[in-house]
Amino acid sequence: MSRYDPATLEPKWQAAWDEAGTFLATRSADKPKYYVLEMFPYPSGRIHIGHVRNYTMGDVIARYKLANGFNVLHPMGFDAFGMPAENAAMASGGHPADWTYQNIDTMVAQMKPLGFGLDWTRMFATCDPEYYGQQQALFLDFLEKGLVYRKNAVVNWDPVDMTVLANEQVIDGKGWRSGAEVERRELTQWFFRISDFSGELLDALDRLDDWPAKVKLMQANWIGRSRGLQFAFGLVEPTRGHDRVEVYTTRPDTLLGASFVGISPDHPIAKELEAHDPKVAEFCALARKGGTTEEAIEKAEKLGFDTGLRVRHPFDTAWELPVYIANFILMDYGTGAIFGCPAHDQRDLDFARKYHLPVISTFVPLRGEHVTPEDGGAAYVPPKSETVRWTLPFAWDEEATGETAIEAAIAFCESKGVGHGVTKFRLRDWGLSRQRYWGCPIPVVHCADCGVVPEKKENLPVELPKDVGFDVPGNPLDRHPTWRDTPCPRCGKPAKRETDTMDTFVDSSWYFARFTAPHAATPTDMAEAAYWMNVDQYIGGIEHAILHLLYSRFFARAMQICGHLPEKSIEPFDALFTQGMVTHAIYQTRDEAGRPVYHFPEEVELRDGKAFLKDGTEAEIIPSAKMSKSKKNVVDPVNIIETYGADTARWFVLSDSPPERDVEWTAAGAEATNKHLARVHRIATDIAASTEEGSPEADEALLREMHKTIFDVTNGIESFGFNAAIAKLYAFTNTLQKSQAGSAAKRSAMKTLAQLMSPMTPHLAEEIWAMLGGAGLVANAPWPKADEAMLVSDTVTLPIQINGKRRSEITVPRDAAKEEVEKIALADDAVVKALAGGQPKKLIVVPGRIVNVVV
RNA sequence: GCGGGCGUGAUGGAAUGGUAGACAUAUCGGACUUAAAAUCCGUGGGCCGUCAGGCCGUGUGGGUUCGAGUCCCACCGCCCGCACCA
Repeated sequence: MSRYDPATLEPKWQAAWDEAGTFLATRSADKPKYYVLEMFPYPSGRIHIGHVRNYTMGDVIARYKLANGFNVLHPMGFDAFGMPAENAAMASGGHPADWTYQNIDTMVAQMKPLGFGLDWTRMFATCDPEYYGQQQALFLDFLEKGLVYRKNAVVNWDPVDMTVLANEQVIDGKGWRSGAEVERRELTQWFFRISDFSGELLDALDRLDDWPAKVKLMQANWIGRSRGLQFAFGLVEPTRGHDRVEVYTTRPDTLLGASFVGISPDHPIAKELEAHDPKVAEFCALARKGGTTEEAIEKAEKLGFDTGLRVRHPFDTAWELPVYIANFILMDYGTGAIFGCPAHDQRDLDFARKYHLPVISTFVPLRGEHVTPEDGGAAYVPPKSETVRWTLPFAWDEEATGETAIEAAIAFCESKGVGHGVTKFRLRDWGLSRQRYWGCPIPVVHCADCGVVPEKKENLPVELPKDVGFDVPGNPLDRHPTWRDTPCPRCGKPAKRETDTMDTFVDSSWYFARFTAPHAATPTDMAEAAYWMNVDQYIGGIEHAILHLLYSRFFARAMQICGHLPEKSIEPFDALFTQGMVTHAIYQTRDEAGRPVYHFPEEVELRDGKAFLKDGTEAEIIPSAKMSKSKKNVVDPVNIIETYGADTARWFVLSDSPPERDVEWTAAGAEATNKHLARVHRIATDIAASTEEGSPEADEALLREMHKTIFDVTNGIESFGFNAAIAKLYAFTNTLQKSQAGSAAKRSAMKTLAQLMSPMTPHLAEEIWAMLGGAGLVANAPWPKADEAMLVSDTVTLPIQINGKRRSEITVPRDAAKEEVEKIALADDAVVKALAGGQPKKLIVVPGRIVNVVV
């Protein structure tokens, strides 16, 4: 008798699928299409158990849809540009391209043994000139349609290395290599006009029915539509060409609580003052210290500088307010200037207290204790929908909500000629310029005579030069004269290429469209895109909830405008699923200095819930941490496949934990999974050899369970409840093993079990299918259908609650009338005892669910 | 700091507002075996009880409801994102 041996069985079936071309995506009119896509990986070097989980989920869907008669597109590629390749080149020489392509080869070799049903013929990497050349073509089309432009924006500047730093390269406000304090510096950069689509991107969220609500909420908050008042404070004394400060506020109702005006250090007035006043320049330099992230700016100490300028309050020309330059005001949002109302904004209150500015409450709660900020309380910031008592209303009732007051304030201000109501969005334009080598070159040329000139499409791709070095900081393209110097595409005179490359988010914003025609001579092939788009199911990490998904939604719109996608693809992802991470315990000891030392799971032995190193030292176990190389709590899928096989890895990452939540990888769990699969194999082998007769009752009972299992597993897969589906498969395996049914019924049940398992453990399923004489490949066999008649039984068991606590249960006919159920329930011993001869206060019967007797 | 999410036995987790702990893992007990492994059967939230059964129990504290793990409010802890990590 053969035993379960994944090492021979898995390559055998993979070869069979390859030979049959089972997973090649083919376009045909006779079948509906289904496009399932997992977010493609960055080629870091090795695949990670988290990748296994992500791609297994996609594969379950792909295989399930194939069995349901769809033409399935399930492709794979690599998000291959980015900083790690340059870092590797800096650290150990070599070229980013070599490092990247070697990593891709390694990862493909690691992924193939997992038996994913992928169409590998469509694979590409975003660093392939064929791909990024088409991306450059897209850029030129966007440029022509006015979807790209140039403007100044701030970057992290390392004043020692004289280079731009990514946010992750700024650690505690200092450059990661130089250790120098980082400054925010302005640079001219390319931008996509995503903010022109703010309203549309926000409104369209409502139509994304199969997206998680949390993702839609995060995007809505990120886009951030706000209604407010834009108006100007007149300067008491005009200065250097400025006579007013334009501000935007979402709280015009608190105008009478204004105590100062704040402007960004990058505001035109601040810059004007900076140029002529060393003290202002000194402060602005201080205010520009630190990284560019909103987090860094929000957490930094709030600093202000009194410019000495004064503005008049729009309602009262005698009321003068000071103008401060403040480090927490962003030039990118609104007008780069605000008015501070300390009583109703904690940040403004902190600022006012620091600089001894007045605090004026304009409203208080309707009732309850309240310490006003004037008396040392916190800023009072209730939800705008809450009704409050106004101490300083100017166009509405004493009792009103913030919402009412804001609208009334805007109307009042407009009638007085003080500004106008406007709708603004928090979403900023997308800066795509990167001062780096390993990215898609921006295909424009800077000509002294013609200005910025797009490269001609026939000259695409503008390929990255190979002969570059990374021994000095900065962008090697900048110091590569033969690549940089090029004739102007328009006038032919000597000119210079743009040396900035594109943000890697650009690469990942349209790869899903490229998969529909990966080798087309244009960015997409409209016939292919029209057939395969949209992505029916997109799967990836929640960390991409905002940026990647928002940028992709923008690109789909922009590509549609340029004729590269059909109209229906304006929202490219019909359904989205965000999966959790795979975590693992960290094993940690400490060195003489008390610093932590980490150990790989393979280096420790677990005894009685404790971890020991080979030399007997006990290691501390830190449970369930996100896998990271530096903490050494990583599990290499290659080891798992070698020890247990791909099916074990696939089954384990899907079982136990719900897909949207994190899953803890444990060696014991993997071993137990392997034992279970061996058991299924053994049961199948026994059934294949058996010729026993069974009782009709046992046959019937087994088939009923089988249909229930078909129903539950199908539902589980459809609703991403893979863990629940697997629990049902365990339960059915137990039933099948214990069943006294005859061999014919058992063979039928076993074949169905193999089919139901095939999306998760495809190799074992094929083996069993073949063993029991199934026709063709189980991968192509039509998905089993549950027989509705087999799902219902004649009676149901209802729990009886007395005062909400379960006390008894009754069995009644499935279609029993409510009155009949009440009668049976009232006759129940426990109920009779509880009532003690009296009448129930209330009797609740939920048909088919529960009975609750209130006494 | 701001936005979003999560929290259930020893462990991973199940549960359209309706029997909390399905299914699995660890543990313990038993069968088989000269023995071990493998396999099979059982046990498997806490406390009390000989049994029948009872009381408590879903991060903490309140609330809504006939009924709350699920809905609402506050708090605690952890995770994700914050526009140049991918």
